[in-house]
Amino acid sequence: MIANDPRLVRYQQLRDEFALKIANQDWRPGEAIPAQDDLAKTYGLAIGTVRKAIDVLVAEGMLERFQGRGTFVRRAKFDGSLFRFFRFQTRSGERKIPTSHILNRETVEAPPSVIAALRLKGRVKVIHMSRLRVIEEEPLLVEDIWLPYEKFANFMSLSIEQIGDLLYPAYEEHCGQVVASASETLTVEGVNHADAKQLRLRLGTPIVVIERVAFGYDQEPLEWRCSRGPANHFYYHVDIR
Amino acid sequence: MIANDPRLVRYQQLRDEFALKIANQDWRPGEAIPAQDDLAKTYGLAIGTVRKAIDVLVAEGMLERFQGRGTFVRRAKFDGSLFRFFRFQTRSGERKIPTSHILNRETVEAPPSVIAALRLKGRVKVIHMSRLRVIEEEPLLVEDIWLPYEKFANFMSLSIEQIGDLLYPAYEEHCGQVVASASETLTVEGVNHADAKQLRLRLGTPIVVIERVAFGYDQEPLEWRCSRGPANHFYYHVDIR
DNA sequence: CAGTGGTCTAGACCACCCG
DNA sequence: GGGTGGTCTAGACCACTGG
Repeated sequence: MIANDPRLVRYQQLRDEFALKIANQDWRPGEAIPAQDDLAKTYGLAIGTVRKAIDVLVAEGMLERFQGRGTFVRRAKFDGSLFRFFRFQTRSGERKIPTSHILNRETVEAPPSVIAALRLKGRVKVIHMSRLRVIEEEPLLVEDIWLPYEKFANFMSLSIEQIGDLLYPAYEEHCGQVVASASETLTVEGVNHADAKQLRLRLGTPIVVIERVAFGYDQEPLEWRCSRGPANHFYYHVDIR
Repeated sequence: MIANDPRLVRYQQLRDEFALKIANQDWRPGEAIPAQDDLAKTYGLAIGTVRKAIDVLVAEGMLERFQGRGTFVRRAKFDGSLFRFFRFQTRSGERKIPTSHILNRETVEAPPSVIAALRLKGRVKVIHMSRLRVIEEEPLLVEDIWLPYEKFANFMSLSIEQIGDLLYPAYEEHCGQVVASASETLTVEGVNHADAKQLRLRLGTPIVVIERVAFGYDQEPLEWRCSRGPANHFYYHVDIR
C-alpha cells in the first residue's frame, strides 16, 4: 500500500487507496473491482479487513456489491433527480425523461458567484448554458448551468445531437468527467420576467429554485446548476430517524 | 433466542430480537444495552455476529454506539426539524426553540384522512390540536396535530404548562409514547384565509406544507401533523450520491 | 461448475472513557 | 484500572451468479 496516512487504521488506509483508484479511473465506473480474496492477498491483509474497507466505500456510495457477481464502481444516476422534487409526468401518467432544449451556450469569464460555487481560482473561463426542459410541449424547468472551461473544453465543440437530453452521460463520454455526488439547496421564490416567459407563468408565480453543485470522484466541483420549476408541481418526501 | 424467523441469517434474527427489546422498552431510550461480550455469551454467538446485528440497528437509527462507553438506545431528536426546512432565527441570528401556543385541543371522531394517515380501524376517537409557533412575537408556523385517543388518553388531562413547547418529550413523559422515526412530505400552496390570519400573511401568499407521520419503535403511527410556514423562509439542503 | 460475495467463528489486542 | 467498543486475523462454510 502506498503513501496513505499510517495514523489511520488499516481498513481506512485501504479505503483511501481504493478511493484513489476510483478517482484515477484505474477502477472505472460500471466495472468490477478485483475479488476480495485477490485484494486480501495483494495487500497482505485478512479478508475481513478488505471487506470492512469496501463496506465504507459502499456506504459512501462509491461502490456497489452484488452477491455472486462482484463489487462494482457505482455510476451515480440522479438524472431522474427531477422526480425527487417534482411530480412531473406525461398526461397518461408515466415518468419520462424530459426533452432538453439548449437555449444558448457560450464561453465567458467566470462571474464571482460561479467562481465561489465551483471553487475556482482567479480569472478563469467557464462555459455557460441555458436549458429548457419540456414534457409533451409543456415547459417544466429552466436551468442555468456553469462548467469550468479547463475540464470541459471539448464540450463547446459538441453538436446539439451529441449532447442529447442528459448532460452527465455527455460529460463522461466526451469530456471524461464523471459525476459522483452532488449537493443541492432548495428555496422558493416568485418567478422573474424572463423565467415567467419561458415557463409560461404569470410574473411572480411561486417557483422552486434548486441550486446544485456536482462533484467528481475526487470531490472537485464539476458543475454548478440552478434549476427553476413551478412550485405547484413541487413534491418532496423524506424519512427521518 | 425466541420465536424469530429461523429462515433469516443469525445476525438478522438477533437484530429482530434486539428490535423487539427496544419496542417493548425492555431496553429503554437513552439507556445502555448490555455489553457485546455479555450478549455474545447470552445468545451463544460469536461477538462478530453480535456486532453485525448491532451494526444493522445503528444503521437503522435505533441504536447509537460510543467507543469506551457503550451502546445506547437512540432517542430521536428531530424537534429541531423546523430548522431542516426553514431559516428561522431570532433577530440576533441565533437558533431558538419557537414558543408554542396551543390554540385548541379537543377529542373528536377521526375524519377519514386521519384514519388513513394513522392507520386506524373503523370509528375511533382522536385528539385534535392546533398550534401556533412563534419566535419573538413573530408567528412562523401553524400546525394541526392528530393523535390516536387510545394511546394518548392521558394527554387531554395535561395542563398547558405540563405540555410545554415540545410535544415529543411530553408524549414520552406523560403518555409513555416514544417517537422513533417519521416520514414527511413537502408541498407548496397558497395560504388560505384562516392560516393567513394566524401567520399575518396576505391571502394566497406561498406557504410550504409539511405533512408528517411519526412512528414509535414498533413502527405504529403515533402522530399525524400538518405544519404550514411562509415559503420565503423555506430553505432545504440535501447531499446526493 | 468455478468464482463471487456473505456469514460465522474464536480469539488477541488496541483505543477510549470514566471513576 | 476495569470495562466498553473497535480492529484484525485465518479460516470454514454458505448462497448466489453465470457460463
